[in-house]
Amino acid sequence: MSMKKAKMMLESKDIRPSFQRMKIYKLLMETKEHPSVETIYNELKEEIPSLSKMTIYNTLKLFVEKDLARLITIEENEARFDADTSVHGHFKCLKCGCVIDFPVEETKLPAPGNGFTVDNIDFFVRGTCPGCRN
Amino acid sequence: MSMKKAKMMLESKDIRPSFQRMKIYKLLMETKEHPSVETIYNELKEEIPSLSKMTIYNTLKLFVEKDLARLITIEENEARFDADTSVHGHFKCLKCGCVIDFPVEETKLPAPGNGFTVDNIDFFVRGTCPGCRN
DNA sequence: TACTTTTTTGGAATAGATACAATTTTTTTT
DNA sequence: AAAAAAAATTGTATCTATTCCAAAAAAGTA
Repeated sequence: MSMKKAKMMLESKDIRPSFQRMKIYKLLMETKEHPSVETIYNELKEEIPSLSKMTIYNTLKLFVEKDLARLITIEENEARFDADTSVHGHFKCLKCGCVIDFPVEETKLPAPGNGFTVDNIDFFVRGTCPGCRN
Repeated sequence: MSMKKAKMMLESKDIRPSFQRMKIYKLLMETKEHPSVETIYNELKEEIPSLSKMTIYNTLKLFVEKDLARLITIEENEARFDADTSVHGHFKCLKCGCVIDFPVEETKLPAPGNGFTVDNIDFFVRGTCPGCRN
């Protein structure tokens, strides 16, 4: 993803496109592994030596508020982020640790019932991936 | 739940029924709010002044391994536990903070696909509960 | 009772996340 | 363009949930 595209995405959500924010968003779009703050920090600190983890925390919090990213919990104790904000499932292999997205039709999901307003859905499955079964 | 019943439940899963373990299991069964380690500690420390949080951590980890409890993530950064190990959904109201269980038919849930073995399903929904909509 | 294993306990250490104030950068005003 | 104001970034100190570890206590076995 180009920096120009990242800039447009941020602006479309009323987020000022600072260099750090654009870089973080770009990385989030290009990385399929739902990186953690630590991962993002390690990826970007070479290019932006002054980068502070606080900036990453602030930025990701802002992205989540503005619906530009989703917070997902793969392991307790570490927040992971996903630039795909649509409803979809996450599968984690307990053997190799890989995380795979899979499609989910929102209309086919069970709902808590009448009277509940749904803002956010997390569907998370753990098990063994095809590669590790062999 | 009686201590005798708690003891039987532990023994059925090959867990030695120490006093602390029985008390923790009993509390977990009687509490619908999916308590955290901190909550369990505060609830039990009066009756068991010597109780250590480490015991609670160890015990819950053992329960989860032996399929006597489930680890659920309601808020990132704090583990919560559920004595109901069957597949069911959790709804969290973003206004009042209440957590409500709701039934889910496992056969109707989307699956990651052929070739995947499923061990564990988490279905978590956030939004507004009927009480808070009024 | 003596010996072995298991469980519990508490204090120190770890790691992710937050609070906060000082800089730096950007935007607005003059 | 310079000054002032606002916003973003940074580093340090701190917090909190969790884990590590080794000693003490309890339970089980001979």
